[in-house]
Amino acid sequence: MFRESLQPRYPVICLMGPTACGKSRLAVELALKLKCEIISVDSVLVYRGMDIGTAKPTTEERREIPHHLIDILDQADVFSTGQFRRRALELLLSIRKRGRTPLLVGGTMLYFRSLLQGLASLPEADPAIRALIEFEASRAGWGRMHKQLAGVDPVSAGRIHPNDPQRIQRALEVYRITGRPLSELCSTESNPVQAFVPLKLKVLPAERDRLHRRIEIRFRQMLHAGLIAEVEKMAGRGDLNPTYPSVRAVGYRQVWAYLHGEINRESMIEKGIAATRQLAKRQMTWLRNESASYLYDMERADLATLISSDVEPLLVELNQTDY
RNA sequence: GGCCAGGUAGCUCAGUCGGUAGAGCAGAGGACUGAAAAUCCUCGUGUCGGCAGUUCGAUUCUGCCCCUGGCCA
Repeated sequence: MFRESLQPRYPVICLMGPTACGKSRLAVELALKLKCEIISVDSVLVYRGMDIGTAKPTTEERREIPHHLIDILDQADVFSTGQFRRRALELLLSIRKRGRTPLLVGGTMLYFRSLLQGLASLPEADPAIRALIEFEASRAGWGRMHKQLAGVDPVSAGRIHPNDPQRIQRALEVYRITGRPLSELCSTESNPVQAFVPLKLKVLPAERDRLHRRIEIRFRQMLHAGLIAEVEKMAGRGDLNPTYPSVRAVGYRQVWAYLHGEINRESMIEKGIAATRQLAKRQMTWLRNESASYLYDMERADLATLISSDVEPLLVELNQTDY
């Protein structure tokens, strides 16, 4: 506590909200006003060539103010929370050096968590080990894999549901790489960002229905804007399939299934919209647990509201505070 | 107008040989440590189209009516 207060701490604005709540637009306005650079906290905006279905900030917006961690990966690449954290940390520092305020914007709440709460130092995913575990599971079943996990890491096995293959696989992977249980590695350290003090702003809809309506309208607009052609292009590469995170993204997955004749157009639209609503719901579950300095209604959160509330004065205060 | 098939949860449907009903999807709540826009858990009372009849008891059988689709005129 005492030692901590000796090092300087700089403000970082965190703008968090579910998909389609209007946070990206707001972020640009806020950034212009407060001399910020934006760091995207989004697991899909990282991919090049996925613009329409992700509602990616436009080139004009990106010309106006720098956006980081957008278009940094090929669609065949796999991103990770750890990579996000490392890159975001570097950016935080470099933006600060330029005398600007970093503005984190997004809805990938695990990424926010990795920064604000910290992330244990765990090994990255190992494709060979994952493939092996996958193979074993195809023969023995995930129920047996879960039992196997209980043998080496009972704490994780207790936390992970036997029907959750992704987490069983990860826990086994960590054990096989490090020889230590995931639960132990996670409990030993926490490393939240020390040099920055977060100013957290949440944007949420006053009524869920309003967000649902926006989501539907937006998805139909994406279709008009050429979402199908965008996914056709992805499919045309020939090296992607639905096991890739890029192809699994909301909207993309459904259009992919439509293009491969698995569902009809009408069903694709319905499923695409539903998947987006479900995403928003999951994001709001995280958001509810997240304490924030300010909470804004999706429909009233314009720049004027933000500025006239307390963000700017608080920012000034934070910048002047001698820690 | 006649014949046939249907009308059951927001949607698609199953079912009750008569004892007031259940799946999938949607929706809601929750979990979440390198795939996270992912992955997973929990939650199902609805005049069983309407009215009448038979019956101890009808959503289930019978009759009439209404609605939808198909065929024949």
